[in-house]
Amino acid sequence: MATTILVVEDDAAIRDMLCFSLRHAGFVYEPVADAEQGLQWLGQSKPDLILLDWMLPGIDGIEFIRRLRSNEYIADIPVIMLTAKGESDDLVKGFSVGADDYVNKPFSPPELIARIKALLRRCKPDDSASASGQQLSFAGLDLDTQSHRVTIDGKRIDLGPTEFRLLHFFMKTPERAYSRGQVLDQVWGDTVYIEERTVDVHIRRLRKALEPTGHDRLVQTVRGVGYRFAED
Amino acid sequence: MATTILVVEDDAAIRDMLCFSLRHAGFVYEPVADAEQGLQWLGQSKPDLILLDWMLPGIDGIEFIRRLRSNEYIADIPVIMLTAKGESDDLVKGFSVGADDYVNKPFSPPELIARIKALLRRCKPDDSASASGQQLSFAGLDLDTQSHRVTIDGKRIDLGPTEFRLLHFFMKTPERAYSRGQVLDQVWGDTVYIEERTVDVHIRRLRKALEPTGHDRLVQTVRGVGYRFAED
DNA sequence: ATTAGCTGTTACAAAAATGTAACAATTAAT
DNA sequence: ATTAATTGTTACATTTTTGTAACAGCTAAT
Repeated sequence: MATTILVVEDDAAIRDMLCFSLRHAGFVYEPVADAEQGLQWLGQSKPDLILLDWMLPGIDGIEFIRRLRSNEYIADIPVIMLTAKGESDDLVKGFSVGADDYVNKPFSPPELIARIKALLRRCKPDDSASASGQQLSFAGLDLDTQSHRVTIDGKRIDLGPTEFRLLHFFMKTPERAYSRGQVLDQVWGDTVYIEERTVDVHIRRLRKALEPTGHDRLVQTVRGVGYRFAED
Repeated sequence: MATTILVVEDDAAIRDMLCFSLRHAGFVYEPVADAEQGLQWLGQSKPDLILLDWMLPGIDGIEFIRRLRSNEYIADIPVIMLTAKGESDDLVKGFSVGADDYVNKPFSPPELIARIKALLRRCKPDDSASASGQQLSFAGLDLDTQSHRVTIDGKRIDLGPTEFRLLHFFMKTPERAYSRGQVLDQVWGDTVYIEERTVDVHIRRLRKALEPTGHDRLVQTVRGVGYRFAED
């Protein structure tokens, strides 16, 4: 869950300073000297945020953002641009192209870090918020995304975060079988690589939590394929 | 439930930038290039807030607000004015005419969004809170916003300002889980950038204050998500 | 100027959750 | 029936998350 930040800055001194601050704040970073290298790196990795100097040799900030936003896969990465003072015209341009925030040079490291954290918080998908309060029900089992609670005939069930997401996923489409790979994609997301067998373990944990009321039978094994949520 | 914002700005670049930010923040917006168009649009629709550039061709900001305030039906719409630096004289004028807040150009989108949210919060007293009066009750716990007091079974509880706001926030929507980011947005509002962990600390302080009567159990942690106010 | 209260941040300990490996049990095919 | 593949179960080390206390800065009142 390490947060990675791409740093695009041609001035080596400033770049080093940025990296120092980022490292100190516990971020993982990737420093590059120009937009071209930045775009190239973006072809392989997806950072959580981009620090972008405005004045760059070759491809400049505007063009960089433009290309970034036009690539579906990485278009949603928030960008903070670094500007020298007296560039307020470019500032407006920058925002209209799609920068999310800016920091004036010279800036204090604490301020920069604060801006980064704030922007990350603002942009990261809030599952409880976006899920705008859904109530899923199946076979006497209720899952409420607002309160983040699961009840069986009114009785509360305790689930760990992953078990909750797992049940949520299955309850959205009962009767349908999923492979372990599909479950990993949907429930774990595009995090690091995880063993497929891990799904089995969490299925087990989910079943155990549902066991007291006998509802564990709803989580069914589809041999050679994966799992399914349904009534027998 | 969608919040609509009228944008009155003649510079197309800035206007685009404003719209981009607003869309990004989940607002519905209506961009117009001058005051006349703005007033015309106001004849048909009533936005929740108006972003108003100060320097406009034709009817200027002052006159715009004047006309706005003189029309009973739309007089109560909050206005944020956008000013270039060195217009502090106009600033005074602006407030005396009836602007509610101002933002200096150039400004960062997060700042603007924060100001907008703050103003909306200030002007549109949050739903159930003051609508139903100023009395919130849950599980023997009473919170009175008028007297700014909290009592448990008639016994008074001492809370610091932030603890009070925190409890107030949670009591408005019991049973619902919030992420730390959401809590920060709602309870701290527009203030500067604050660590998410700070929420934990204040949760702790609130719990401690409620501890003597055992009501601290109402403040529940939802592991991996955030917090919730509810009975077990 | 001094003080007391409030607040945000940080460090560290405790608790919970997670991924993985190992092994047992079950199933399906030969 | 034997075997190989698949799945269930458990234990355990690691990582992540949370609770708590301590600290320093700030504010408002005296």
